[in-house]
Amino acid sequence: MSGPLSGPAEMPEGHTLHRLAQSINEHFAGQVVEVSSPQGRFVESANLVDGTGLVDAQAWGKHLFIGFEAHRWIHVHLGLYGTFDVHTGPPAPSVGQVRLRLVSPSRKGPDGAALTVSSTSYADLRGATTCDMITDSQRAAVIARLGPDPLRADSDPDRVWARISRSRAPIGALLMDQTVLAGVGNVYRAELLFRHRLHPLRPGSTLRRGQVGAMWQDLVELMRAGVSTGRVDTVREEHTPEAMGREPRRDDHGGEVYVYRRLGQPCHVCGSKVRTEVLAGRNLFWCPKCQPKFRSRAAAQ
DNA sequence: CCTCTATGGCGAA
DNA sequence: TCGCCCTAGAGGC
Repeated sequence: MSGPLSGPAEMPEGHTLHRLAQSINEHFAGQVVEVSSPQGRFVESANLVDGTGLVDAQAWGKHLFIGFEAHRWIHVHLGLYGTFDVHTGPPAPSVGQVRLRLVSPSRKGPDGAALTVSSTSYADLRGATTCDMITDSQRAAVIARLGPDPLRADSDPDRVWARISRSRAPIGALLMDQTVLAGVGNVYRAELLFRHRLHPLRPGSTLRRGQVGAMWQDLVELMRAGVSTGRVDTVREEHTPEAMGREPRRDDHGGEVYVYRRLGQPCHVCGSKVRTEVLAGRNLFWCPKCQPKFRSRAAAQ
């Protein structure tokens, strides 16, 4: 594998999609692109935009929109294990279930004439849960359902506060709700709650405005770092493997984390064993000491 | 070989 | 709350 998306498997949370949008723009924006579906399942959609200009790719939360001329969009959602790898050089034969392939520059011009090019890029989409051709209004409808995205400069964190402050649902569930806030997945959820010392089951309505504001700002910084590095790193400087003299995390998740997938292992801060529980079908991870159970004023009396 | 699992989200009960 | 869809790697026999 080559190109900016190579390396350890990326976790498809919001940062992955924003990074992917950047990469697609670097390689394909402003160019006539070949679009094909080697797997065969999306041939008709691919044919609609094959040989037309790719205008730009945009990410909103975990959704990716690749814009082409004539107001056509490819809507991609990677789901649990989709990948969209961008490579430089002549396209390798497609292996496995390549659902969609972009090749640029096109070997044929708009008039069908062959183009002479010095370099090519190609991108293979595999395992995605969504890959649809949509219109401007369909794209707008998808975006309208999404909450503010920490990676978009025009996002309004007050909308997040409004949703969290009037909900009795656990903060751990609200953070994963893409209509509350777009782009957070299981890793950022677990890590954000740890960094803010919040028990995952604490009701959203018991949080103070300042806490929610601090979490938003933290997410903006953590996820921006994730876009530039392509991995999720959430431990503070004093808790890095180097600072603590422990072995770096060595699995396919890439980044240094406090609690995500560390069930039974000692907390980097207090040494307590990390706990887990399933909430709405997803694994929660937290430190019972650093993230103590919330006791309301009524319950404490 | 087989089974299990995961970073997500949808629709049916 | 459950089952289902998509893929790939790990571990068991």
